[in-house]
Amino acid sequence: MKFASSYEPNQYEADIYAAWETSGAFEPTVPTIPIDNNADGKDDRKGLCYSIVMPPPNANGNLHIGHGLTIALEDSLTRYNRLKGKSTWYIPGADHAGFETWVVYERALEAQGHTRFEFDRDELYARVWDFVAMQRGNMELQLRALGASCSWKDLTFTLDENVIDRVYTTFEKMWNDGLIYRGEKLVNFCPKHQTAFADIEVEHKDEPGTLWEIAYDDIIVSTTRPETLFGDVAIAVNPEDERYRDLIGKHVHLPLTDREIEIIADEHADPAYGTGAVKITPAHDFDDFEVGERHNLPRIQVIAEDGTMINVPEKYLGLTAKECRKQVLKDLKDQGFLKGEKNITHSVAHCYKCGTVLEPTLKEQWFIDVKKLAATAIKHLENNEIKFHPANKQKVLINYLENLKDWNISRQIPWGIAIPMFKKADESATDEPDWIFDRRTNLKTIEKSGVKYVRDEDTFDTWFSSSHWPIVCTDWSEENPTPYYPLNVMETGADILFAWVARMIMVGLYVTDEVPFKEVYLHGLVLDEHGKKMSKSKGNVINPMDLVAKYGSDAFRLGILRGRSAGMNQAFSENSVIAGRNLCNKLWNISRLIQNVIDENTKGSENVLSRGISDNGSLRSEEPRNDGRDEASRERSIPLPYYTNNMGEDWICRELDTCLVQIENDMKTYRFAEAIETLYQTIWDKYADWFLETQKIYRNTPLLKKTLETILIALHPFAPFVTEAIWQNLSWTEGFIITEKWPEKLIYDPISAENFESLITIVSEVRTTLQSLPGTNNAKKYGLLYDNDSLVEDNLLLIKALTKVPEINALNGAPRGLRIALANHELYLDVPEKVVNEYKDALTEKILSVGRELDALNQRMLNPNYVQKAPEHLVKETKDAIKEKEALIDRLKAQLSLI
RNA sequence: GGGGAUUUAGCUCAGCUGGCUAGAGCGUACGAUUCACAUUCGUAAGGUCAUAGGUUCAAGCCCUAUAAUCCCCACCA
Repeated sequence: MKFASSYEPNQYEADIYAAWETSGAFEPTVPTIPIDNNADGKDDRKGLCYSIVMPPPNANGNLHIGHGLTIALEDSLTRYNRLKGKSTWYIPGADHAGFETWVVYERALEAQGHTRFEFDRDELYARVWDFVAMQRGNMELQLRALGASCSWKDLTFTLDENVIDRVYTTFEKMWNDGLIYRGEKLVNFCPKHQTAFADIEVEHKDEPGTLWEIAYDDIIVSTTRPETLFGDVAIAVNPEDERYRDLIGKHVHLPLTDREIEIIADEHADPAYGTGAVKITPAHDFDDFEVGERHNLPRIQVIAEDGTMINVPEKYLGLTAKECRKQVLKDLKDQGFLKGEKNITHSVAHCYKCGTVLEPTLKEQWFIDVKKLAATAIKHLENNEIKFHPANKQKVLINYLENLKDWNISRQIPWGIAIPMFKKADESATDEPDWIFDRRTNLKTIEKSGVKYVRDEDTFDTWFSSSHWPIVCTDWSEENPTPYYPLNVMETGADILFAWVARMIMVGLYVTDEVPFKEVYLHGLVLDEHGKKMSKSKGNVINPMDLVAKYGSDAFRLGILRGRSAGMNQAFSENSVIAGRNLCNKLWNISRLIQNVIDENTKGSENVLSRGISDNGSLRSEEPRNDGRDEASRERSIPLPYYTNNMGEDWICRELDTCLVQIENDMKTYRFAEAIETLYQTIWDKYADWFLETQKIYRNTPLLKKTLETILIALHPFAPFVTEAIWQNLSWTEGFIITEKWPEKLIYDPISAENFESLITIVSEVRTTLQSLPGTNNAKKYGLLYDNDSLVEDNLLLIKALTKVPEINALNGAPRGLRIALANHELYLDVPEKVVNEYKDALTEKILSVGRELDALNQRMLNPNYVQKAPEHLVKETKDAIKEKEALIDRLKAQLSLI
């Protein structure tokens, strides 16, 4: 006896995963390396291949609940397509996570009493490399525990040589195309981490602040940053502002200094805000920077990168910006320049990692001119070359690209890909360019044409390298395009639509001339059970690994996918995992029952049980049905021959077919939750509760085998472990379910299947009536009487078993007992007079409720427009329903009059 | 300021192209049960589909407005 009485995931999961991995099942069957193409240059293998890449988790981190969702989604897609016969390539990855890892490392360094400034860049890089190597591997184990069927030998690390190579190639191409420029611009600079960020990495938070009013001679300006006044180069007023029109062009005295600055006219000044006059500090404010550009103003930097004051009167030199503000305010007040002070709320830029207020800082950085890249991306997006789930994100993305500003790709952290640019060290070599591209970033200095060049110390923004992800993972190259590029789908979090998806599209198009993926599926945040964001400080973080350990990997996957749709931030609770666990256990026990039947059948004498007891005497088919699979295609798969003997069997075939079609549609449209819902109901409510119950009487072992295989394979994409565990325990299956074929449709008699629906209605109505009778254990007390009803007569055993009534007899004479509320069947519960009387109220209520339904239907038919305009089949259905309800009411009334 | 969403049972969510009595899981109540499964089986209660108008033979779904909640982008001297 292989099947224990309940499914224990821990006993199977690790072994099963190891067996899959060593069997090679995770690897694509069609070669990933290019082969000779046809003369037309088209790769015929494309349609056979299914490719998807994993958004690389942090190499030295642990997986969180979002990764759990990611893997559940991507692996379900992968497994489904594998079963569908595609050569699937699910490519795993690991992220060096430039800034994230750097922050963790620097913290560790500081804990040991060191600072980054004790080491040079190459030393730091090597140290972080070791640090990551030491911590690495956890997340890969966790991906395995989640069942990710990815091709491990193709794991791509974001610092792999081919990645760096490809990134350098793109950068060189951009440099040659003039898309890269070095500019002194204002950048978001974190004084704590000493690095700049791209706009997208900045976190804006609304905070209380103070708006000070300071007199510059005749004009009063409003500012939140008085300490930057030493960097002021002008005062701007709105050209439309009557109050100041006459002052435009005049010079005023800059307080606390002996400098004079000009009053200029610029739209930037909002007459309604503050005093309507604004001081212009191009070196420390993004808007002012632009004003400065428009008016050709100088930039005076007064706060250094370390946060201390420079280029200011001696009194303030070396103070931190904070100290300086205090001192400036005091001096302004003392000297009568401070005219007002207001409390306001304004949004302040913060470092997304440490929360430090970012300082807009003037810095020379590498930028990508994104105009052309964005325009190309927009063109392809508008051409609908990428299908989005949810669909609205396409518009959101286009909207973003239309307003995209140039992209700062320089980071001042050592942990990352070195920017392959070298600066001329010898000023006297005037004919040589100031900057040259060179791949030899392992060298600090190089020589070219006899001139010495020094390596730029900065590294790339990680989004610049990860925007190559589909290209580098599939090993695409100009010479050898692979059939796995573009990816079939890019699945990732909706929160990185701009940071990542947008950039993959721009870079993908730039490098390959093709969109990097055909579809995008974006998942939302996993919220806690109350719909709140998970965070360490709130203490509501759920660790996916805990749930996997407690309920099994399948239960987690089913639970996290349940009730989830694309792009939405949705709640998650342990309850849904429990529901998933229950389904796994149910399936386990279904299989146990079936295996028992098979075992008994092989032991016992020839086919007595499998043919079953026929009390309808109408075995129709003795010939096994062939399900149409190509017999030569696989060794094991002489398709299981099966046949249907009765209407329950026809019915389950019909229901399974419907279920398969629904799943196929759901997977095409990425409706995972609905696919699971369908499976849940088919397996539990239909297969177990109805079909298997009938099979306790009529045993059809070939069909039991066939149908069990069907549901196992259909559920496999979502619950890979339990379905494989069962597959391995069943006596007749061979090989792995992971590499099975998606089931073909079953063949059945549709009329017979429909008859079973009637039987379900009869059984349900009997059950309802029994429940509503006074007393308990009614099912055991009262028999059932029927009159002139072949459906009942042919299925006495079945109805008896399903309703649990002690006996069923023909009526033979006048109606007696309690009529079951069915229009088309003469069925009575053989209850004593007394009980019938007690049922009177319930019967009256039943008549009334059917009457209300009938009224509604009649109302509809009375409307001439409905009869005229509604589709014919609807009108016919309404007519039929009316007839049926009328008949039912008549019969119930007749019953009532008897009481 | 610009953009995107959400609102359906106690809770979390489905409901596709408008069409039968609006569904599921969990929770609740009542009942059952000796051998596939208490991680079980059966039955039931529970809905103003946010609100107000409109279109339509027909609206949870389409249109208009309103309210509440949430997210993103830009800006806030």
